[in-house]
Amino acid sequence: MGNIKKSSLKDVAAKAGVSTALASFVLNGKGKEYRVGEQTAKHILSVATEMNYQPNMAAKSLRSGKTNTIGVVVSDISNPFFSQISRCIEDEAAKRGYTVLFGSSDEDVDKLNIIVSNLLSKGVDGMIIVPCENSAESITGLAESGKTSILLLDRTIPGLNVSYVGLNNFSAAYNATVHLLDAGFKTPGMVAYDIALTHMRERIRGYKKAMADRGLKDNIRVGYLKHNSVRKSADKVVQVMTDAGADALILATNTISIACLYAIQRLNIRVPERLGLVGFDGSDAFEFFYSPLTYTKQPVDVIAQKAVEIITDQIANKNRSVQSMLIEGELVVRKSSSKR
Amino acid sequence: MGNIKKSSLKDVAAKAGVSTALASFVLNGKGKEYRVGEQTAKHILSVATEMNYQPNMAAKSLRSGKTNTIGVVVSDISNPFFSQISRCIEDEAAKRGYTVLFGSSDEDVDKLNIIVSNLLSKGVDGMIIVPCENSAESITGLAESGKTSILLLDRTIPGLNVSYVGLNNFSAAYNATVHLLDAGFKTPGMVAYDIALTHMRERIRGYKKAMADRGLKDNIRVGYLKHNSVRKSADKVVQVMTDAGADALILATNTISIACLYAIQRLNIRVPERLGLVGFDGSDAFEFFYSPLTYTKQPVDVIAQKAVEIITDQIANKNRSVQSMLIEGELVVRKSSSKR
DNA sequence: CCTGCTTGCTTAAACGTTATAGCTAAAAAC
DNA sequence: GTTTTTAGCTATAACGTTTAAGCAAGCAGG
Repeated sequence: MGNIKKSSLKDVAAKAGVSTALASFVLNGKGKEYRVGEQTAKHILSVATEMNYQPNMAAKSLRSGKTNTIGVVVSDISNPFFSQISRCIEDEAAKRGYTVLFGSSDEDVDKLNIIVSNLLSKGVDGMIIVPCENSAESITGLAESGKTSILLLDRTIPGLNVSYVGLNNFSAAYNATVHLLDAGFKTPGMVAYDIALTHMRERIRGYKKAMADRGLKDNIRVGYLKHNSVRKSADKVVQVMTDAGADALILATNTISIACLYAIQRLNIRVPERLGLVGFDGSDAFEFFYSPLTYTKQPVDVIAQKAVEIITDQIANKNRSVQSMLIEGELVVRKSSSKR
Repeated sequence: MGNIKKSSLKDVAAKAGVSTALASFVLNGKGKEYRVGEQTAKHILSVATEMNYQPNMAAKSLRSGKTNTIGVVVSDISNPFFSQISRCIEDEAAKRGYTVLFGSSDEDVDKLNIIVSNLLSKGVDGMIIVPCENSAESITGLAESGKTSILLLDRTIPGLNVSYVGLNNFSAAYNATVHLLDAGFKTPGMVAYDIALTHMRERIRGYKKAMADRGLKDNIRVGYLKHNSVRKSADKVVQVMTDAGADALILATNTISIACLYAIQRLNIRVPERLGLVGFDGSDAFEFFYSPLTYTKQPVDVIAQKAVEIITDQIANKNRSVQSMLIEGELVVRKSSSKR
């Protein structure tokens, strides 16, 4: 049988026979600073634990203007990439005394705006945002309003001077392409999304640059999937790409990878003999595909840690210092890209 | 360039030339109720939108004692099952005007207690909790303290009169077993976790009951994995079970399923010829395993919806009415359980 | 012309904190 | 023996809301 009523600071102070101020000092570890008597302090602490005192965060926030909360807006928290990164953010934030509030935008600006505005009125101290298409305007506005600290994750908004942490998408795609070429594939293509976000653009650019550097400018082939009907469009695109002569594919995303694996299975295309593959992000599914998938692994933990580090830093030091960071991916080589 | 300062109710009231009370009434849609003049109301509203007024939730919460927030404690939000269910909870809660605060316990009571206590001081109106081992005491205490509404998810605590939503684990396992027997397997075994949680117990019970009902009491075999070293123990357990004569396995969990698939791949065991399989929860990996996995699918969306429905109901109607609900699983039949 | 009702508004207390400014008594300094 | 310092504490305003209680004017009825 616990205590039925939540006990407030006032209750604790009363029971301990001191003023609320003193109780507040002690319970916030500022005993010395405010020269509270040693025994008084101990007494207050014991009374507090005895009454199982839990500070009321609403009151704390109201008073301090801080919530010790950061908002995180991802595309879809049920997507393994984002659920993993969210988990890491949660852990890292907890270490630093922050709670995290999640929201999924489904790559839709309107949803994103709603979530952001909710987070804002919850008074989050900062936000980690995965921007979606057409969100540049809202996010720019938010940034300029100065109402909260912002850090962009996974993708950035060109020209906007806001902190950003993400993969070095250019080099990741570049390396994946070079790897395929070195493995003996002649005409690798890329399967991407039909969206204008920076991570996608950079991956495509990396692929194209690698091809150009190897004198294969004329063999550049990029197939685009509609990101709201990935599964449906994958069959067609894979078919078209292979018909057009691609002997390998770089799959630009987690979801694209899975969709294309299904397509390849249905179309009965031999991997890697007829088609080499490099995927993105990693998944158990990659391992069980009959020809386990080579993929670019994102160091999710590092990305999350850096993101939280930077945003908490911004919150603490109210310094408008924008910090950005590109994290290098790691190519995990498996069978799907080994010609022999 | 947005407004630099956040505007408070007082600011709005001042600019509109009315008292804060009136502004509050109008902005909460209680204009009629408190007989506010029609034009005054309109005027206040226009001033509010003009100033881009956002209510301060901390103040609202402090005053009302409500936060319109529910806490959700899962084992690990990066586990696909929980990330999917979290996503559904988020959506359903949003529909009802609630925000969700997530935490991952890692199946550890201490972490769970910390999370719960944080949620409590954040003042969540209710909590959806996936209880872990040895958490019965804390949760019972929490429930009895009456400090918040509680709903248990996925697993329950026997003897504790608290709302619960989860799969009908007994019938799911029972049906999976019967399915294997009907498909011609003679001696199916089960691979489970060495934990005492109800969902596990029920799955095991369902399996055993089915075996007993078919007169196979003597062929009951349950192998246990340590849940903190699933991958390591899977090889041994799978080996032992097959050596002991199991010609099929029911894999009691998402994670167990994946771990055993890796083991089976390493041990080079033919599925379904030498070993039939039924997994749990579903995963893309199941589809790419060379012999696609039959599995018990949990209707995650229904589970989440019911959970949110019940908890919000409890919060609203302060009625201590405990509601529980078992959801039926669905067996998705694929190749791994077809002898022929 | 007073009473009582309605309409439309305001005042102010309260929610649980934090922190500034001030108070008291004892110790130290002169 | 008076003044100054200091240790240890308290009183209280403020944060942004909500809402009970109350007030002023207008109007109907007597």
